[in-house]
Amino acid sequence: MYKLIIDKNKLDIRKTLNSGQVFRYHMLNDEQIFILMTGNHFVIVKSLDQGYLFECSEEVFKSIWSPYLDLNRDYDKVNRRIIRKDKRLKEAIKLHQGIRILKQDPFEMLITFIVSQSKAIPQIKKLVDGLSEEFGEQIGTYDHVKIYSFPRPKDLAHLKEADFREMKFGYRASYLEAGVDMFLNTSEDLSELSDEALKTKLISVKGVGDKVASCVMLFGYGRHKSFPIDVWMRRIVMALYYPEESIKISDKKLEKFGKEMYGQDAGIAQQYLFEYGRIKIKN
DNA sequence: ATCCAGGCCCGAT
DNA sequence: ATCGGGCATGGA
Repeated sequence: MYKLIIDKNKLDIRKTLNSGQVFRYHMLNDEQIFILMTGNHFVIVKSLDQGYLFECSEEVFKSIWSPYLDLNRDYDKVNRRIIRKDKRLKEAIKLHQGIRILKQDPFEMLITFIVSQSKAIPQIKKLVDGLSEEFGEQIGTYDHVKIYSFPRPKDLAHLKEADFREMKFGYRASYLEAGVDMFLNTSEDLSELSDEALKTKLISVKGVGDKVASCVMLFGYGRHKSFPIDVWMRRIVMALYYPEESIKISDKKLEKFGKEMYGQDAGIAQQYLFEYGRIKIKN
């Protein structure tokens, strides 16, 4: 087993996991040990002084974790482009050096983000962990923590709305059924679709709107031109770019603004804007 | 106890 | 096109 060390300037796992883009992970030992999970893979990562120690082979790191963590992208270059668009983000970018946009499994993204609507992170994690435990497979153990794969669409195919309700998913139950159905009934490879066609496809699922679809595109398909607008982004974009207006600009317009302003870097800019808002906007 | 979440649907304008 | 009520659950 190779032991790989990744520089902390390049990657900040704690911040990345805490940035609200992912629910499939565990943090142990006071946020010094991380278990990353995607599909039926997992890896133990330990935070050391000299960097992050990945406990996996070089081959697995290259094929699974490097793409997952978006490590082949030059974030310094992206950051410079973003700062060129708005210098006010320089501070947020500096503070959040090492945050990455994850490339997660698309099915996991869809399901976990359907669950996420109108819920708090601990609740979401609990429900997602429960699904994995019940319908995934145990793929490892670390320090008494059992590690489960996320179920594939076929593993959830038999579940109906009533079943999801029983598992406390609330009104999202029918949305989950619809999401599973879409994956089961789609033979085409969605990653081949254009941004526009992919979004149309995702929104065709009952319970998936602009926000969830944009997040799935960004965090599941690596479509970095996506610019999801949630209540926080609304507040932040309004405060930064429309300080004079009252609340009459639609989410659609705000999304369009972000995409035009930041172009190919919209998704990453969105992440920094979110952090900027957390610093600057009291609410 | 009430209120309300990092949305979305649906029916009414 | 846009607005607002309703939706489940659980934590503040």
